[in-house]
Amino acid sequence: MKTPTRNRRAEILAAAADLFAARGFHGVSIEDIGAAVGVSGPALYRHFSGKEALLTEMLLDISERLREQGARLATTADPDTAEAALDALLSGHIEFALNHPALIRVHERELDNVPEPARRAIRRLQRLYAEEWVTVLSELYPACPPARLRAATHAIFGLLNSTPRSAGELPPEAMADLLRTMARAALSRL
Amino acid sequence: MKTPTRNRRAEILAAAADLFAARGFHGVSIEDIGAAVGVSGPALYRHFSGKEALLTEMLLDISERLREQGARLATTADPDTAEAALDALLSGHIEFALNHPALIRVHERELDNVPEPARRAIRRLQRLYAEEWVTVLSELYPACPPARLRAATHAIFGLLNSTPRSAGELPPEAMADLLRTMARAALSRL
DNA sequence: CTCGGATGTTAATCATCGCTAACAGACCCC
DNA sequence: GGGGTCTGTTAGCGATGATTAACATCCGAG
Repeated sequence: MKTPTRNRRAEILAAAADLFAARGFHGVSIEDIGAAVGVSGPALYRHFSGKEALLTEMLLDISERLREQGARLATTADPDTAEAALDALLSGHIEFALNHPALIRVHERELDNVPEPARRAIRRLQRLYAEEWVTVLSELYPACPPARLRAATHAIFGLLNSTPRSAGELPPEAMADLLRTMARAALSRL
Repeated sequence: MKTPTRNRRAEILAAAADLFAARGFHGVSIEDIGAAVGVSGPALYRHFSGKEALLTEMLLDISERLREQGARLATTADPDTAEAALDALLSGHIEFALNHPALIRVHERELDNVPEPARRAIRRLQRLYAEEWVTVLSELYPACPPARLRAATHAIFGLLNSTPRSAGELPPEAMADLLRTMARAALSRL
């Protein structure tokens, strides 16, 4: 049977994500990750070629999910509905950040620990995702220079990704609402 | 002569801050830090009792500076000028973040690597700083529950601290302006 | 039944790293 | 001019950690 085994990879990735989020890539040992899924140490090499490969796959997956979600939600060439597209991007990002705080944290912090061939690919996906936002914003603010829109986008990411730091302050629904309100306001007068 | 020597500690702290910001606490070796200031390796132990002590001092210094600046800028018991106090906090934080991106990054990320006695102290300073913001905001929005104000404050920190990630997109003055505008808007309808 | 792959285990290797020890020059004060 | 402190240096110790090797199990397929 493959089914009980298939989960192992995902289990490991999930456990590693939590650990990386909490203590950072270099602060977590292979042993730690193994222990977190109930196996011990080098068993991980049956599923991943190494620690860096594990991180690489994790970041590629996150970046790909965000980019795909972004492309799906932002596809609105119509300027009239740019407002709606922005709302969709916002809600999508907030939902992701609230549902996967560990992934957001790792995505935000650990890119530098990915070895070079894959790092470019991840950066590219991150850039594509950000460009979805910039494109939508540039429809809303045609007069605003792109560099400013890019900086604003990163600032909004910083705001939305603050979630893991203020965890527990508010119930998720209230938090989502707050973030949506603040982000919309922040983007309302560029 | 003590003068040329006194700088060593500061030199080391500055170099370590840059390295920690770039590669994370565990990603930097004592050798690396030594090399960055032109001495090699264990020379650092003439100035700091260890790697953790170095980080501890760095974070204590940052937290203290922010707290002091916050206390100074927010001291305005008058509700009429709460708006002005908020502006002052905002400008102060932005200036700090733009002038010391590495410090902001370390401050944001490395608290978990500080050993326990000092960690509490740093957390306390960070909390005091955040409470300055919450106090000012609660004067502006007396009806808003404190938990929401706290979450909003952390979200604003996330926005303002995005600086190190969008470095180079905009000249510092334009960046400061953008952040001020976005933050003010984000806080305008809590 | 047995062969083979998938999945684990423990022991060993090899590098890195934080930190200490032992020693050396510079400079100051008496 | 002889301690004494300050600041470095290089070697070495001990621990940790990633990775590999060698060896067990389980289980489905022929």
